[in-house]
Amino acid sequence: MAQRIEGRATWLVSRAQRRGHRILYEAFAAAGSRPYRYRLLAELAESGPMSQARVGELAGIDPSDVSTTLAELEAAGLTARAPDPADGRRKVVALTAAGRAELQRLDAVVDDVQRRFLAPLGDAEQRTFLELLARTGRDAAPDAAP
Amino acid sequence: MAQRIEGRATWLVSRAQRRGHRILYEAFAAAGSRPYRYRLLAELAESGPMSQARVGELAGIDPSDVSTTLAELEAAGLTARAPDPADGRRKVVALTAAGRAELQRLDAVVDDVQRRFLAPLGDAEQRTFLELLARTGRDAAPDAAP
DNA sequence: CTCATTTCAGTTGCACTGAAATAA
DNA sequence: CTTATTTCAGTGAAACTGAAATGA
Repeated sequence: MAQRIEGRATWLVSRAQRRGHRILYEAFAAAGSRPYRYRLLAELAESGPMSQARVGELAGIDPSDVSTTLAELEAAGLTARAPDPADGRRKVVALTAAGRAELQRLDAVVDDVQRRFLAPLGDAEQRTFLELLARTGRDAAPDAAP
Repeated sequence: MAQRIEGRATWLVSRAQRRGHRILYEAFAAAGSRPYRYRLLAELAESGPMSQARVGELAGIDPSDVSTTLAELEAAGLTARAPDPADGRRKVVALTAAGRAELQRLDAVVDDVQRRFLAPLGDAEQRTFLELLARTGRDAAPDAAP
């Protein structure tokens, strides 16, 4: 890589993200799942049954991708959809028992991924790293209202 | 985002990368360029004329993408390709004067992107952040030879 | 023959757009 | 009527695979 690129923050964060993504993705693939599925399962477990539009909003996944991912989860018996009696446009999605078990299984996979990803840093460095990452990734504060 | 995901290192680094990528990509788009073009121009400026295979290897870009990106750069008059007299398979790529000027222009764009990306951190924090990022992104050391 | 180089066509996962169908 | 929800088809950039053509 060119000298003028090698030390740049945007380059270093991309490289770190690629390493993290590779570790995470390979772990999910080995476990027979994918990040989108995990994110939807996690959101449903923590906030309970809700419409597709709502779970997609919470998980930060586009409605069209929510639709296809939920079709996969449903085919695997991990979630179930039912029409909302209060609003015929909505489908209410809920975890099944198998979905809850799958989430627990994937939680352990993700724990191990974090351990491996952060292995180059000591304990105190890991805490510092997470804090600086959190601040750097936050959307810049919009201009204060008058 | 679900609680069990929000504080994860892989999630935080992805979010920081998305912010950096958005700032960088919008700046390149406003300047009428793209990261692949910048990387190839930078590599050619620092290491001089060389084959497509070599510049792609140095810049970390797939040979097939090098081929199409160089076609764009050549159409814009920023690089020139000539057959290698010493090896008929190779094409030797070189920067043109316009390519050198374009690189200087993009260097200033990238400088400004870094400043904006790191703005949430103080000076000392920025240095710490870059060092931790560099170590976290490095490929894990392979097992030592016996 | 094998291997390297360049090029083109195609794939994949992610994020998104546009449009259609349905219903509030 | 407009708006919200779901679904499907398709797009775009990044990174990659596979195959073909050319030549060492």
